[in-house]
Amino acid sequence: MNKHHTDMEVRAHADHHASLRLWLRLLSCTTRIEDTIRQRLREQFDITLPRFDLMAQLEREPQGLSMSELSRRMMVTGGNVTAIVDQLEKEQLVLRQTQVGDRRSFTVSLTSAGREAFAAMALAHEGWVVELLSPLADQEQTQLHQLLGTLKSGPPTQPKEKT
Amino acid sequence: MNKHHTDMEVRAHADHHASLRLWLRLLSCTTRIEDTIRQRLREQFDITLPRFDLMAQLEREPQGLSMSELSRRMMVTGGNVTAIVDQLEKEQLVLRQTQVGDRRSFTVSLTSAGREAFAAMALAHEGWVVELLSPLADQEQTQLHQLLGTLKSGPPTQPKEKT
DNA sequence: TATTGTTATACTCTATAACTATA
DNA sequence: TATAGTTATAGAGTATAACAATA
Repeated sequence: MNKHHTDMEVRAHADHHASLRLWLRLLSCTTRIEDTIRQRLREQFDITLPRFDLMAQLEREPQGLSMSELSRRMMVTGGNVTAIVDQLEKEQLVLRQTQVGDRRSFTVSLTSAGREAFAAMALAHEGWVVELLSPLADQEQTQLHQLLGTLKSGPPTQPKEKT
Repeated sequence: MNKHHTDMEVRAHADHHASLRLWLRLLSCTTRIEDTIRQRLREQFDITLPRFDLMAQLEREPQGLSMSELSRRMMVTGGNVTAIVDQLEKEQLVLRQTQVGDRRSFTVSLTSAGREAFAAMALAHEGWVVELLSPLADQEQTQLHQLLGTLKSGPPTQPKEKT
């Protein structure tokens, strides 16, 4: 088109629209996949995403986590963690154990039933993710992973530094 | 999306499938950006994302849209559209007009105050998006856009049109 | 009968803040 | 006083379903 006479302002404007289109596509792709996963978790395991996430946190830490540590890791406030742990405990998927040194605090961990249930859910979950990302070839997935890494952390050539 | 703010990437295990790591990174990046935009819209314009989205739909269709068309485009059920339009109409940002041919239906459109307010918000919004995507160079953004196009529509051997 | 839109209701997820028990 | 956790409440955001008016 007008490559030879590109005005910086025009180009900047066009780039802005390009970023906006990229963002809308990013949002649309992610939302579609997340909604599918949420719906399948609900239908097949009768579980919500935050509950799944909490169990995933516990699965990574077999020795258990305190309520406040769960709150910190899930980046939600304490009251919400209480509610989720209440539900999961009622279903005997997690367990509150009192601490020896500090009687204000609990250690929350998966029960064996919880570990078993989570293993089945995580397996299905991984299969769905593989399925939903399958339009991209392995090499494209690697490329996408790298680009998102840059988006997340800034470019590897210019890492965040204090100047 | 609404959404929890967990950094989902921490759920990744070394032995998880590469697709799962990709998905967690995709979700994490998108959620982080969306939460930032949602917060800024709230703080600076006292508006929610669904209300912003509804106004964006109307801005693209100056002749207006019916409630059911808004519902279809926003992919939420009719009752929700009624509630959002009620709020925006109370603030005189949008207008319901009765149809001539079908007295069941309304045409919803932006008022001039609504167009003005939306223009300011859209400008800020676009600036935020440019800022939040700025870790990626233009060429990387193009690459990402293409990869997400493939993810959305399936492989080029099985195209499905639409952007 | 079907469609457009509204109303009523409920559930999840979230935050804030007051509260209890313990440190 | 400070911290760990709970409870109470409120408000988005969503869905379903019953409903009224109109086609």
